[in-house]
Amino acid sequence: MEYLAMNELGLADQHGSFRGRMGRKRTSYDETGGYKSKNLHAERRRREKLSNRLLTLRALVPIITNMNKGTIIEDAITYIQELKKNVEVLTDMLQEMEASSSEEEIKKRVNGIDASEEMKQCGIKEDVQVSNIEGDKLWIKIILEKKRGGFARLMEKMACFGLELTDSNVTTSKGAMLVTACVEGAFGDNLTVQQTKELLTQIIKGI
Amino acid sequence: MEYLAMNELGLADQHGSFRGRMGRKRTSYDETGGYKSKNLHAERRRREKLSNRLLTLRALVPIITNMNKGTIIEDAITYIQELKKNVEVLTDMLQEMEASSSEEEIKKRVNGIDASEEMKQCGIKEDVQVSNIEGDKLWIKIILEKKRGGFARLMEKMACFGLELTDSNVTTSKGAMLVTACVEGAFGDNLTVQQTKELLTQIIKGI
DNA sequence: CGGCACACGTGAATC
DNA sequence: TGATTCACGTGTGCC
Repeated sequence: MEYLAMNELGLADQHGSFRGRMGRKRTSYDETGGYKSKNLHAERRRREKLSNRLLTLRALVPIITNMNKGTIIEDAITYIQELKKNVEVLTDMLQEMEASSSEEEIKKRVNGIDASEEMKQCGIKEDVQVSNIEGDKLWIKIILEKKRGGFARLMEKMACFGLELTDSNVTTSKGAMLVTACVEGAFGDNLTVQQTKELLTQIIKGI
Repeated sequence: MEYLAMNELGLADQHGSFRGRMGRKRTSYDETGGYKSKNLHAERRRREKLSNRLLTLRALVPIITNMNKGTIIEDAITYIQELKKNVEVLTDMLQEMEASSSEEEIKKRVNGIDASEEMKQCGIKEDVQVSNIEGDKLWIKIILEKKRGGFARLMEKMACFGLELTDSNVTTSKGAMLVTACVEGAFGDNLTVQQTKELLTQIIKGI
C-alpha cells in the first residue's frame, strides 16, 4: 500500500507552511516481494515527532527569517543568545537598583551627604555645654549630628524631661547642628548644671 | 566511489556524541550504471549544515537530558520558555524597584505615610492665625503639613524675616503639625497683625 | 532478538 | 533551467 504523506510541518503549521509543498507518492515495495522494512512506521512516527518539535520551536521564536528547517534552528540560536543577554543585563540592572535603594542610600539622599562623615572631615565633634546665667536659668550649647527633624526631636525629648527652652537658636553647617538656648528646669529647678549636661548628653545620643 | 560518512553530529560534538555510532558503507550506484543523483553532494552539505546548526543549538542549552536530535530541540524549547519567563520576572521586578525608589516613595518612606493625604482624610487644613496679646507681642497659631525638619525650616525662615519666637510649642498629629508661639517683630514692630499673617502664609508655602 | 536513532540517497516540489 | 529544500524508505549500528 502506498503512503501518501502530507507535509508534516505544513499540517500543523500555524504561521504558514515551510513551502506550499503537496503530498507525494512514494515507491511501494509491495510490487517486488511484499517486503516492508519493519521500522518504516516507527521511522514515520519519529519524523513526525521531530517535525512537530521543530514546529513548536518555531512558534516560540518571534523573528522569522525563513521557514526552512535550518533557519528555524538558526533563528532559535540567535534568539536564545538574545534572551541570555537580556537576562544578564536585567540582572545587572536589578542588582544596581537594589544597591542604590538600600537604607544607607535613602538616608544619604534625604540628608544630603552623610552628615556624620562630613563632621569628621571638618573636625567637628558632638558637644554639650551647660552654664548658669541669671537666677535659675541655664544657658546651653549643643553640637550634634545634623539630621532631618533632629531639632524637633530634641525639643520633644527635652520637654519630656521638663526642660523648657526660651530664646533658642539653631544653626546647621558642615553636617553639624548647633543649638543654643536658655533653659528653665521645670521640676522645681532640681537639676544641677552637671546633671543637666549629663541628661542632655544622653538625650542627643537618641536623636 | 563509495561515501564513507562519519556521524555528522559526532564529529563536532563537544559534549559527547549522540551515540557511539561508527561510519557506515553506503550502496554505491556506480556498479549499476554510474548514475548519481545530481543533488547528492548538495544534500550531503545540507545535512551537514543542519547537523552543525543542531549542534550549536545544543551547546547553548545547559540542561542535557539526552543526545537525540529530538530531545535537543525539546530541551531548547523548554530552555527558551525558561529564559522568557526569567526575562518577564526580571522586568517586573525592575519596574517594581523603579516605582518604589521614585521620589514620591522616598518621601513617603521618610515621612511615614503621605502627610498631605492623611490631613485631607482627617479634614485638617493648613491655617494661620495671628492675634495681639499684651503690648507689642503677637500670638500665632500655624497648622501645616507635617514634614521632617519642617519646624526647623519654619524657624529659620521666620528668623530671616526678623520674627523671634518665645514660648513656642509644636505638636504633630494626623499628618499635620501645629505650631503655637509668641512672636516679637524685630523690625521695630512694624508689621501689623494682618501683615504678619500674610507673611506667615507665604512662609509655610515654602516649607 | 526487537526497538530505536541515525545518515544516507533519492524523487519530487518549489523558487 | 538550476539550485535548494523536503519527506521518504532503507541499511545499519547500538542497547
